[in-house]
Amino acid sequence: MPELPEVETVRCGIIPHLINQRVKAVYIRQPRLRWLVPNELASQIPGAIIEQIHRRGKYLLIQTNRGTLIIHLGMSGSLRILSTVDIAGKHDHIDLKLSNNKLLRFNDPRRFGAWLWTIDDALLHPLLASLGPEPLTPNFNGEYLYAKSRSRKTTIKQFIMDNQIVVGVGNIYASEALFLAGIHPAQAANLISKQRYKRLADSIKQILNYAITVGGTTIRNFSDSAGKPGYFKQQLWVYGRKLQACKKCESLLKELRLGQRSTVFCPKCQKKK
DNA sequence: AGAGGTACCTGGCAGC
DNA sequence: TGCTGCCAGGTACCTC
Repeated sequence: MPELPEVETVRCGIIPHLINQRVKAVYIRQPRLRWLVPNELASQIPGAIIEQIHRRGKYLLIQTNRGTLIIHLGMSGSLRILSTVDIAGKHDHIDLKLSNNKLLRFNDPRRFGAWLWTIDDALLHPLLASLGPEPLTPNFNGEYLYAKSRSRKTTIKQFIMDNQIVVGVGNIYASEALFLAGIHPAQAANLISKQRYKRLADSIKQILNYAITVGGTTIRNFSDSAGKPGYFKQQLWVYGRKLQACKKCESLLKELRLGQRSTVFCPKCQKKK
């Protein structure tokens, strides 16, 4: 499941194969993704030269001299670099054929992903314009979270998973960060102190940075095997470990459902206070 | 404005 | 063996 660290790993992995290449062709086998792949993408991207690849939250922004390709991997999407002789398999929905005779291939079994196109500033695109700050920048910190949370009665877990508050924190990292910060996931966001928010912001940065480091080493051979999940799995404190022993205090981990999402936590290490 | 719920989609698994 | 049903996940969008 591509969360921010994996998207960043993908970005670094595809950069050397894509930068300064001309798009020779685009093959769209399945246009029905999260949204229909726009006709403008098919008509405008062939011939474009790829200049830069940015990331905003979990969105990849492939900037060309004609416009920007906006890619979201959704839940099950992956990108691979292949040679043009590779035949498409199941769920290989889109290929970009490049002037270096490589293919950027998008595979997405659940089709929650997206391929969009804009000729304007991609950061002003409706999907991106109202996103919260990047978690790994200095302006995301405890002070910020504290200020934003004053009027929010929702649970702290749902609060940090809100893209308008901060991007890139999905179900896994929200659970892990709350464990590291010692905060009960069901605590109301407006009842948490500034000091605890500082610890939470630090925990989010720590867990994401760590995952990027691990992801970066695992997916080194990007053209051979992309998007192999599980690299982070052995390091998880709580996610997916309900009814197992807490790795810190050996208490039995409990499960809650918050916003229809499974939430595992340690009743002893994580307090509402 | 904020909170809660729903939809989208498929593979994998449990249970019958 | 095959069927059914549920779950996982991100996030836009709907309603209250």
